[in-house]
Amino acid sequence: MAYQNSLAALADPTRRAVFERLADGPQPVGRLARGLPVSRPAVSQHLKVLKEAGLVRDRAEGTRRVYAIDPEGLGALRRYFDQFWDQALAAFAAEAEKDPQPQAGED
Amino acid sequence: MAYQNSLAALADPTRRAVFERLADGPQPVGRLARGLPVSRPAVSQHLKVLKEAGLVRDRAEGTRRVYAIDPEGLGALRRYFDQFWDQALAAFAAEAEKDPQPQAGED
DNA sequence: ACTTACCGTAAGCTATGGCTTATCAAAATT
DNA sequence: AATTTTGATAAGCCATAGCTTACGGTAAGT
Repeated sequence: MAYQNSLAALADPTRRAVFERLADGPQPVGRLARGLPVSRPAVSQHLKVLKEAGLVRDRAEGTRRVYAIDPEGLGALRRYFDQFWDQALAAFAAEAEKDPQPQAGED
Repeated sequence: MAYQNSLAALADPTRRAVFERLADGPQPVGRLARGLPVSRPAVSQHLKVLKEAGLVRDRAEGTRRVYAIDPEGLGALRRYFDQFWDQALAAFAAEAEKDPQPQAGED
């Protein structure tokens, strides 16, 4: 039920970059920010959005906050597109059957 | 190479609704707009964005424009998340191996 | 105990995005 | 040929989103 927020979360390029960097493994905020063209607070804000979307988890480690990808959210997104793909494919097949050689004018 | 725009395109709820309706099969603009809480120009604008993102195709049919899902764009999106999923899973496995019972303090 | 490193939140600015109404174009209908 | 239907585009408005700087708070190091 969460793919809506997930999609919105991954729409922003910077936020997507943050997320993609986490695919290499868990990382603290500072390290994430160091490789990006935005400030650390900006990264924090992005991480908050990603977390609320169920795409990342975080855990405290001393004074650091280590963020990692949440397989839950990513999985939901994958399922969404898979299901979508199947549905679209079925519609395609139905269309092709109804109209084998589309030439002109049918309603 | 187009999943960036695709994600941005599907971030908006209304636009996503347009796209999801097309999963049932090709439809002209008017019919799409009739079931949505926005005006027809709004739907046209959304379709333009979806088209530029490679998510839909359109073809003229008399005075109507029939829009349909473009499997190309949808497939690219699916591949993106599949690849991402694999990468994240590998990172997870590596993490678990490096640190079987996480207790405290390692860098 | 004091300082330093790390991080989240608040406030404020600016740009962008989505919506509406109005207008124009083309094909179908009469 | 005049009207109607269908759709795209333009202009303009308003809300939201993302960024920055500034601040506060906690844990570690000295």
